[in-house]
Amino acid sequence: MSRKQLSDLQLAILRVLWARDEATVAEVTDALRAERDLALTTVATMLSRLEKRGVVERRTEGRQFVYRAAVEETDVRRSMVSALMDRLFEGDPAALVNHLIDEGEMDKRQLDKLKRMLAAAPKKKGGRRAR
Amino acid sequence: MSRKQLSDLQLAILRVLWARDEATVAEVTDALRAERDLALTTVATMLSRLEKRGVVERRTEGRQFVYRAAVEETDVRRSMVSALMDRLFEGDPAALVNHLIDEGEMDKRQLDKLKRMLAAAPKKKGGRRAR
DNA sequence: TCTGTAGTATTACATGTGTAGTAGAGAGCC
DNA sequence: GGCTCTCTACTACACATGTAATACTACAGA
Repeated sequence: MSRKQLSDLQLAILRVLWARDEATVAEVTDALRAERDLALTTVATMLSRLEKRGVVERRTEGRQFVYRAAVEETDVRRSMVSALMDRLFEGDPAALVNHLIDEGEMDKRQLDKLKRMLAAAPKKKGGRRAR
Repeated sequence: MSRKQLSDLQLAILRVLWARDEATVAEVTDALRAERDLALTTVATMLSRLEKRGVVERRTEGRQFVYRAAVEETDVRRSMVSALMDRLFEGDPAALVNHLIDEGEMDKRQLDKLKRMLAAAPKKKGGRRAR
């Protein structure tokens, strides 16, 4: 069900919606202006398609659409990270983390941060359970 | 330079090449048989396209091509993980790890493994240097 | 020398994405 | 009441991917 593989632009749009909960085409376009200067119609097209796919929802306000995300950021993250792990690390999260450590993706500060998180991790066991 | 975004099938093919260094179209097709039953021509087409993109190389042996990966697994991992982090975690590796811990991607055993790796990490500083 | 056969090259087509122009429809302004 | 503006809907097109059939070609045998 959660085969949510989303492209770069699709995610950029979703990020806007996640950040502000609801937005019109114009608002999304404005929000994206900085990173990509797209025509209104481009954004409108993308939003339509996403709506068709059930990734976003919209309601009509006057003669304009107000969009909102229909998927949660957490879910998207989960399925995308999962897919990546499967394809590159045989599904092993530890291998992914190992890559991060090993390939210099993390500097000392981040390693420390990570250690702190790890220490705290098992305690917040009440969090979200996986499947 | 390393804008290597590869699709699922493309990665599957690369995995074969990484694993055995060199392979003919038939060999790749066979190796993939288990996960996907593709026609020889399908695999040949993919390999051609990848060759055109510089992702794989080939040499001619008799009247048949022998392919090999032209990109390293590590590099592909790096750029794909990087892209994912940028898009979903604002480029913060710690946030990605946090997701793994938090969203139940890792069970207790893996958390422990991770802790062990972390403890060892700074020491193997001499390992692969990033970039 | 003719012919399978094994391999590559060419062509094809559906789907998704990125990008946007243009057409149509309602609302507000003169 | 017609014009303009603002939106959405429709159409378009190039490129990548997944998938494969078909065409072509060069050997290996008979």
